[in-house]
Amino acid sequence: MPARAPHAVPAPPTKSVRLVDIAREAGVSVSVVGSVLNGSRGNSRVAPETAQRINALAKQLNYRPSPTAQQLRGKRSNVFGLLVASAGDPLTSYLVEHLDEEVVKHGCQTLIGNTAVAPGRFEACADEFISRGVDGIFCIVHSMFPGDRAKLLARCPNTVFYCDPGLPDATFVEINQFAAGRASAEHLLQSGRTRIGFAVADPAAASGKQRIRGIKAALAARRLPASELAIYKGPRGSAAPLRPDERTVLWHTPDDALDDVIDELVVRHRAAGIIAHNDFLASALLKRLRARGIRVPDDVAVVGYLNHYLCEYVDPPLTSLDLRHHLAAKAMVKAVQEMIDHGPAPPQPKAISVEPMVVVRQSA
Amino acid sequence: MPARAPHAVPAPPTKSVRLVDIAREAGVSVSVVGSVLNGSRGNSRVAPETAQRINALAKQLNYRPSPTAQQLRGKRSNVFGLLVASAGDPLTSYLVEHLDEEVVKHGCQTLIGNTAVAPGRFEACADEFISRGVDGIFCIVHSMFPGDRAKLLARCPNTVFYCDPGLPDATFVEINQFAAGRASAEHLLQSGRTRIGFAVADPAAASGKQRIRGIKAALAARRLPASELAIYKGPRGSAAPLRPDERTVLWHTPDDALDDVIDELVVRHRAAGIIAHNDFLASALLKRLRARGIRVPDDVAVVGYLNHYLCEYVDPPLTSLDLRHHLAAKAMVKAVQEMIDHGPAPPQPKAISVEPMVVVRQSA
DNA sequence: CTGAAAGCGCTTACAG
DNA sequence: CTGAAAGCGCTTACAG
Repeated sequence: MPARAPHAVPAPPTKSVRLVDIAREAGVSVSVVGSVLNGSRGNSRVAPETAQRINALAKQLNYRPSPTAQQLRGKRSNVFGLLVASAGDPLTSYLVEHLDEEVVKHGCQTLIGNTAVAPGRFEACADEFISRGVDGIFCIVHSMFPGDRAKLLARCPNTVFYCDPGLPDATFVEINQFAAGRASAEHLLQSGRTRIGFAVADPAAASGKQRIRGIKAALAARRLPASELAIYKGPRGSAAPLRPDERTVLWHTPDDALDDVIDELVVRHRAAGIIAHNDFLASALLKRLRARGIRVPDDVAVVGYLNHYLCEYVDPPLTSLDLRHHLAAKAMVKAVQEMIDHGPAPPQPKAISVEPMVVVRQSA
Repeated sequence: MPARAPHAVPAPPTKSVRLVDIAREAGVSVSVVGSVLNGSRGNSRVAPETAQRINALAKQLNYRPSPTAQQLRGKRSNVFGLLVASAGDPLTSYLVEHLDEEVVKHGCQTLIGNTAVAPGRFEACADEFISRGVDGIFCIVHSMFPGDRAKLLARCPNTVFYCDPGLPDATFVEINQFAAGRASAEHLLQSGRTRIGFAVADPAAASGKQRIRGIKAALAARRLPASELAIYKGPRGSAAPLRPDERTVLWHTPDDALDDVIDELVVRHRAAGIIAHNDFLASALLKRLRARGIRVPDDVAVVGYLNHYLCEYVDPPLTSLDLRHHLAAKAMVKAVQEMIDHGPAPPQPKAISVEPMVVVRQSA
C-alpha cells in the first residue's frame, strides 16, 4: 500500500474561546467574568463599566460556555433523552419532530435512542442517557415493544411517557380514547349513518375498550340502541390475524382478514360507517372494499385514526382523527419541566389527556 | 394558593459510582484504577491480581465513567449531531432511524436537530452541536431548505452530507440517479413498455437530469430511439405547479396539474409507462388516472421513487425504487469514522454513491 | 468591588 | 508496580 500523500492539514477548527481568554483581554480575573456572564447576584458584584466591557468582549469573541465543563460543575445538561421504538415509525416520527421542537424552545437538545433495533437496546439507551446526565427522558415506545419501564422510572424520575405504561408513579400523556370513539361516531351519526362497525386490532387493550365506550356514548346521546354498533374482534376461521410488523406498528393486513372484517361489519351487520383501528387498516379496507364493488362513502363510510399523511394519498382521501401530536409534545415537555422545577413528585395529575380531532376528507 | 403538601422525597437516583469509590474499596489510588479500567499501556502497569480485583469491583458496583468528565479531559464525546429538516418528514424519518442504528453500533449516541421548524435553526443547531463537542455531524437537510452548509463544514470538518451540498470540500453520500433512471426504465422495457413518460418536479435539478440520462441509456441499450421518452417538465397554462410543502418534502399536487401530466404523457405521448418523480406524485397520479378511467397497469404502468410504505397502501400497490437508506446510513457513518481516524481530508473519493433497487408491486 | 482557590470526575505524564 | 499531582473549563463560596 502506498504511503498516504501528505496533505495540507486545514486550520484546526478555531479553538473555542474560554472564560480565561476574556479575562485576559479584559484585564480582570475569571471570577469577575464568570459572575458577569452568569448574571448571578444581580449587578451588585461588578462595576458597571467592567461588566459592559466584559459583555462586549464576550459578544465580540463569540463566547459560548462549555456545556461539558458546566455540567461537570453540576449544572443541568440541557439535554433530554428520547426513547422511541424506531424513529422511522409512522406513528412516532411526527411526535419526534414536535418533541424536539418543544425541547429546543426551552433551549435544550434531544438525544435520540431507537430501542427496537436490537434486544436490550431499551435498557442500554436508558443507561446511556442517564450516564450522560440528561435532564429528563421521554419514552414514546409503544407498549408492544419490550423495555423495563419500571427500572427506567426508578433510575430517572424525570421521565414522561406517551401512553400509560401501567406504572403507579408514572407521569404520562395519553390520547383520550373515549373522546376519540365518541368523535368518530358523532361524525358518522351527523350524516345519518347510525349503524356503525368498529374494527379493533386488539379488543383486550384498554384503548379499544375506551373507544368503544365513546362510540356507545355517542349512540346513547342520540337515544340509539347499543345494538347499532358491531365490533370486529379479530378473525375467526382461516382468516389471518391483524398484526403489526415486528419493528414498527405498521399494519399489513392480508386480504382474507380484510374480507372477514367486511363480511362481519358490512355484509352481516349492514354498517353504514366503519371506524377503523388506524389509518393503515382503514386504507387497506378502502382498497378491499373497492375490489368487492362496495363504494366509499356511498355504500359505507370509513373513518381512520391517526391522520397520517397517508390519508391524502389513498382513494378516496380518508377522513381520520388527528392525534394532535404537537399538543401532546407540548404537554410532555411541560410536564417534565415541572418535575425538574418542583421535584419528581408533581402535585398535578399524572395522566394528561389530549383530545383528538376529526379531520374530514371524502371517505366519511 | 395553598402551600404544596410536603411529600416524601424519593431516594435520590443513586449517586453514580466514581473512580475514587472503586479506589477506596480496592485500597489503591485512582491512577491505578484508571489505568486498569482504560487498559492503557497494556497490563504492564498493574499487578495482575490488583487488576482482577479492580475489574471485579467495577463490574460489581456497575461503574460507568462519566462521559462529561472524560470529554472535559479531551476524549471524544461519542456523540454525533444529526441535522434534519423535520424528523417527521417521510423522506428522512427512515434515514434518521438507520443513522442512529449505525451510530449506536459504534458505541455512540445521536443528537438530533430539526432545522425547518424556524428560521435560523440550521445555524443554531450546528452551533449547539459544535459547542457540545460532537465527533461529527450528519446533514440530511434537503437542499430546498435554507442553511449555511459552507460555514457548517468550515466549523466542523467531520461533516457528512446526504446528497451533494455543492461544496468543493464536502464528503457526501448520494443516490445514484443515473442508475435510478436506468433501473426504472429497464423495468418498464422488460414488460415491452417502450414508450416512457417521466414526470419531473424540477427539471433544472441535477438529479432530474441524471435520471433522464439513465432512462435514455436504458433505451439506447435496447437500440430504441430517445424519442420514446417524453418528459413532463412542469405545468403550462393554468395548471398549478408541482410544489412541496414548506416544512416537509411531501408533495400535494392539485388535480389540474395531475391532468396536465396525464394529458401530456399518456394522451399525447401515448406512454405505456410513467416514471414519477417520487411516490407521492405517483400515488396522486394513480388516483387521477383511475378517476379518468385509465387503468393501471393495463393502460399505463407507473413507477415511483422512494419505496415509502405508502406504496403498500395505494391502489394498485406501487412499484417503486428503494433508496436503501440503511446502506446510505452505513456509508455515512463509515465516512465520518474515517475522517475521525485519518483526519478531515480523507484520501478516498468524497462522493459515495448508493444504487437504488426496483421493488416490484402491481402498478408496473 | 475584585481575586485566589477549591472542586466537579476523569486522564496522564511524572516521580518514586 | 504504584501514587501524588496537574489540568480540562467552569462555578462559587470565601477572603481580601
